[in-house]
Amino acid sequence: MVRTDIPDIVIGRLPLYLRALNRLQQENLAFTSSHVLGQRLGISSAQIRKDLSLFGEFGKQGTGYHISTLIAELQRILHTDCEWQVALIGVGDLGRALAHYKGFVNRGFRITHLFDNDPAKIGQRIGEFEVLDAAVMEKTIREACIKVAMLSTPGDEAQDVADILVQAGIQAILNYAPITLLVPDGICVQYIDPVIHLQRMVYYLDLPV
Amino acid sequence: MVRTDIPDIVIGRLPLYLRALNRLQQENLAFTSSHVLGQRLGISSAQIRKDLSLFGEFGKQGTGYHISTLIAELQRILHTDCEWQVALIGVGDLGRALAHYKGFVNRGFRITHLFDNDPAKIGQRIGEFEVLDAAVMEKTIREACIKVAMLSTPGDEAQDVADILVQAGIQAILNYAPITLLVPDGICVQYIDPVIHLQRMVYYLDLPV
DNA sequence: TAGATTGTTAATCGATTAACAATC
DNA sequence: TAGATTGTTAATCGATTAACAATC
Repeated sequence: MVRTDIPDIVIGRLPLYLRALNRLQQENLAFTSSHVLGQRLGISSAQIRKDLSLFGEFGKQGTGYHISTLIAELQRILHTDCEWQVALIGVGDLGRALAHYKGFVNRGFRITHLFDNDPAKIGQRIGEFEVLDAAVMEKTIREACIKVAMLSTPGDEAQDVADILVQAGIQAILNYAPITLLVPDGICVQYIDPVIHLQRMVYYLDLPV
Repeated sequence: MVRTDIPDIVIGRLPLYLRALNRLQQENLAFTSSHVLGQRLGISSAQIRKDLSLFGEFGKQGTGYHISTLIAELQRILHTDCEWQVALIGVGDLGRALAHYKGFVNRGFRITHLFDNDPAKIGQRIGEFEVLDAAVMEKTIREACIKVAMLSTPGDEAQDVADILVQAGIQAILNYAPITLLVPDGICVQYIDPVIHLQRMVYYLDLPV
């Protein structure tokens, strides 16, 4: 298979397929179809077939897709058939919750390094790891060859931290701070801001009384 | 202004514009342009002008947009020129972090009710509120006329909770559980799953050594 | 005025869908 | 076999962009 340019919007759907397939597998199903998958996800079956066909032929006419095979293929395609080390910067309430979250492992990620610049937090143990001084962040990340970071600092520190992360060789940043980061070309950034989602939804609601 | 059908993808960008405008205002700027806004957000200036033009004429040739005026307009358009009460269901680590998060107020939302079904948590105080028994959730939400909920329960309870929320009159759900919810037409659901974002990004990364 | 920027149009670009031959 | 479902094509649909007259 020659990896030609795949639209990013397709890449964005693959993790959803993967999540739904894992769920089907938990339900002890062995095969599924683009139709079933589409119904679960609110996506048309044609779109699912087309998306998958960009990467190969994974299904069988009449039968559909073998779930565990397709899971393995999607993991390989997404590069989550291994475990990425993740650095977490900012150990406030949210950072702590992320550090304790059990849902990263088995989906390709493990938080292995925690950083903060608050002397009161440095040295604390959270889960199985110790909070490290943000002053050693660049060196530590570079030496551990970590490529993925999650950012849960206050908004006014996020850009400075991001600059250091880029210097340290980080290539993908999941940013929980409510600001748009400026990063060089080639660095991936994704954003999580619950308020953005809430605002988007209440547009469709009648004003409260 | 007649509200004709606005594409949802446009609605999804308005909160980003709002967030960037608030930031510009914090920098003590009074006016901005589609060009500046676009550079900050990684969006073309033409798109910003076109999006805004769907709702009215907010700018001036040669001058651009008056920031505080545009903020007020966007808040009005999005229905965030008031404070929505939000119910939070599931008071684990993540729920606790959300309950403490200061970023909801001033952007149109306030968590006012916490629910859990764990007897050890019911009755606890978190911030200024007491954790209520999930058994009284439907009644409480209906009587308080709450329309917006955030769901941070474990995945295998999320669908059951969502069903109750819909019964209770909730119209918008922000779901942190890593499953797709099935809800009736007209109920808005948005999803936050950090792993989905991480998986999407590492597709673009070389495999780790 | 001269420079800057809007709102809007038309063209381009890209994504989704319907349909169906192939085939398990 | 008959029924089901894939992979793929062509058509449709929708979103983005380039360009510019209008005008502050």
